[in-house]
Amino acid sequence: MLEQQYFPQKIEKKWQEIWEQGKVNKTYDESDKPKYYALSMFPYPSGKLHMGHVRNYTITDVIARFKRMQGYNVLHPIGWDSFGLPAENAAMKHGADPAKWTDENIAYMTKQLKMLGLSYDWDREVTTCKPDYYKWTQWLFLQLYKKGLAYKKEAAVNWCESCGTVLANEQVIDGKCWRCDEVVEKKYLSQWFFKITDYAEELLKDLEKLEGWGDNVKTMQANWIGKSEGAIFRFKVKEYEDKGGMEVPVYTTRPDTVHGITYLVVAPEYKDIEKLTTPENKDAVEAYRANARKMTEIERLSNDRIKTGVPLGTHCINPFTGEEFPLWTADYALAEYGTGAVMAVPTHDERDFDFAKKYNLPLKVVIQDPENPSDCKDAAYVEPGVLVNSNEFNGMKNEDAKKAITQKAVDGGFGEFKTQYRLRDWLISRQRYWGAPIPVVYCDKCGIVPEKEENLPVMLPTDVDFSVVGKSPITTSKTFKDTTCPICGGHAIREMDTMDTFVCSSWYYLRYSDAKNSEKCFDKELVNKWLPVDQYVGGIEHAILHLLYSRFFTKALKDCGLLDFDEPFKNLLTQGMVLKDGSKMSKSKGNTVDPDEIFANYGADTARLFILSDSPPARDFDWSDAGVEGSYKFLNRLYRLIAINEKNIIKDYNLGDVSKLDKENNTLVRKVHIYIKGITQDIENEFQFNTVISKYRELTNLLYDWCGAKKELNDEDKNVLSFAIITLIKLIAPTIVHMAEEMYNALGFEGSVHNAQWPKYDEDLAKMSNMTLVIQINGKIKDKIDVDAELSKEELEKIALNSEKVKELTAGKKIVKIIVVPRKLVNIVVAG
RNA sequence: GCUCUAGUGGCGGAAUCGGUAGACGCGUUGGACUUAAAAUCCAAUCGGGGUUCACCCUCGGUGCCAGUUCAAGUCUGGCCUGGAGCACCA
Repeated sequence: MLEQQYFPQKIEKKWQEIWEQGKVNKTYDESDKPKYYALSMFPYPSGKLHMGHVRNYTITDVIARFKRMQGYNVLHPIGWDSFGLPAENAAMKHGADPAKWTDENIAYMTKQLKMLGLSYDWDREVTTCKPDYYKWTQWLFLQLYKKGLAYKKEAAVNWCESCGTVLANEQVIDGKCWRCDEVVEKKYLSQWFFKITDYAEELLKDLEKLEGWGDNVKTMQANWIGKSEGAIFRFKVKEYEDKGGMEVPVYTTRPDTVHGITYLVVAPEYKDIEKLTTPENKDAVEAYRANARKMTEIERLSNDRIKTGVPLGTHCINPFTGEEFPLWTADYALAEYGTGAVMAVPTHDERDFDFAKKYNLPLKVVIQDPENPSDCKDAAYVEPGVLVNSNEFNGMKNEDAKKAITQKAVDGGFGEFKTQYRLRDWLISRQRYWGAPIPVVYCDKCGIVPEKEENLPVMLPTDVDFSVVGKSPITTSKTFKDTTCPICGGHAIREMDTMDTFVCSSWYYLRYSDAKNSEKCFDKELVNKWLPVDQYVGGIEHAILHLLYSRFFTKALKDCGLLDFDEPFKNLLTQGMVLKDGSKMSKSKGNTVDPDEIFANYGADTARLFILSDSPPARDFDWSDAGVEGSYKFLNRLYRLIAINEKNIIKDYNLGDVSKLDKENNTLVRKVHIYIKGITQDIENEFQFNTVISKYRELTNLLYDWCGAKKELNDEDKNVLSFAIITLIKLIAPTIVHMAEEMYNALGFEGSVHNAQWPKYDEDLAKMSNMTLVIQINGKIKDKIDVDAELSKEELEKIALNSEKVKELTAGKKIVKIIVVPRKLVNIVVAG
């Protein structure tokens, strides 16, 4: 028996306990059913859930439950991305142990996730900061190292002096440290990298395979990879002609403009810049370079587009023309991209044009629009055109000339075709404590030596002092630093850097397939069975970082022979943000809503229902208190409907022949089929939960109307009502999880509604037997008539022409054409 | 600047194929119930105009301007505005 009144907290607590004890959500590897892997991006255990989490996990949970009811063996796991800066910051600030701080947060958030009624298989929980996980993160590092995909080099990093540590690019906001607001500096340090650039082409090309990803994410990744096709030209330096020779290579996407070069620019950090500077220019160049070094990101941004530079005093020779042109240094040339040097053609490049104007450098037009030739005195001409002043290439279309001119350079031995990417290798070193130690030692004799696999995990030391300033706390450990070399057994020093947390999160979705394996990172058969993830759900903020790194990892691990697929996430849903009063919920704005309060005041079912109800998942969602009330009211209305009718519901109802039911009953049965169809399609098509919920409401309203119309219920009525209500309970089960279970149980069913079969619709019954025919004259609606839905075109036309309205309006006019759309409308086109 | 994305009532948003624009809800207004309130239930709710004041008629309306079509929120071309990402990438 249902209670008279809806007490969400009571119902929810009861079922959560029953589900947990009965391990209702456990996933077994062995099953006859097809697999389905539904995954949310795992959380950082920051302390408490926020509404973004609630939205993310509810969406994925509904998908998982829906697929389970449809007969899939569903994997729906959860874990913790638990290494990272906040834990360490808490340690530095309050003297707390990062491990303890993290554990406490995980415990609290676990409780919240359970309160939300999420159907996770908790036996597969992974926690990246635990040795049983980071052992395998380290092991995977070693596999990449063996493959030559992990290497160490000197690199410029973002350094925050007041925190005494490097920061990841993503932790630098507008050139400042995200934590202390200190201006970030560049510093040269020896760092570990993953060679993601080896996969640039594959990462770009395979985006095409990802049909289940949004174009926004795919284009963001494509832009980030930044492929461009062009040429390398090598220019001889005139001043070195008699001194053994020297060349400056440039990368260009405009080889067609090579005859128009009037100067050349190298970056201030260019490696050979000192050799290219004459003694007379040395002081000016040194001053310019020193200034460039000193400039922060902020200053580089603030003086945007006002280009500066100084001449080096040397010259290059253009092999195509024999002309000489001067070398300059300017900070609009980037050391990290291409060769660090650019050929400047001010007539056909806007940046070069600005620079040439400022320093009075010569212009030479080599491309023209034959219809409307420009002298390029006022602006660069960057449109397609035909070559001029270019010797044998004159008259050639510039697109064709790109290839021909590069070919000439190849033949002449001073150039080649070149494909260039903007993607850089992934810097994974962090001078931080709370991360997975990089499993490498430095031996006095053997140099860089990877730790032996049987010695993993390299445990994070616990004897550290978090109060140190200017260095990683890990360096204060007395037990960590000194070790023995795995090769020679002599003295060695451990790598003190830890890995970027994005390394940990680049493979966690693989670990879920075999989460408790202590012998391997995962069993190959299991990982191939469960992966790829069928539906991945998470925030757009990971469009590049996490999603690109994970794709790289999957491809690299495939090449290591650890798995057999090359893309990890088949379908990706990037959910919108949760807003309040039109702006993003944030602590600093004070517009956050605490999920705990919503659970306490309305229950989890209301929270779940509301967060799905007002916007499609991909769009931003505006949280409103009135909206929560509205969802809560609906749940009460739904509860009352079932509670009032409970005594009339026959568990094993029998509808008999639907066509023999009375009119109201026949209509109700048909409408229920229409709603099954609509709701099923709304979920399958882009997970439109907002319209799913509006259909719940419509069906509920319909049932209230039906009950109002029927005073006394006969046996037929009871069977029809039972069908409708039991179907409704199943339809709401994926979203309104606790109430559906409570009702299902109260009606006498055994087992969980979440293991029940998803209702099926009958295609014939899901069509209404009658419809409203719309009659238009010249496209404007003039009449509406209720007709049998199955009427033929001819019959519909006849009905339309017989309408009083039509007769009146077409009297004396010539009917030009009649368009009949079955099940929809008739449009009569009249002349005049 | 480049790329992506969106633009529909007071608000969130509906509208497979081009075929009744505004589903469903929030809000608002009116009413029922009640001593009263809450809760609940019922009704109205795009705008202008007309009228025999009704279950009526008519015109306009999906960011703007054109076009295709019997028919356009939906398709095509051009533009405007908001959001996001990248940004001196040669």
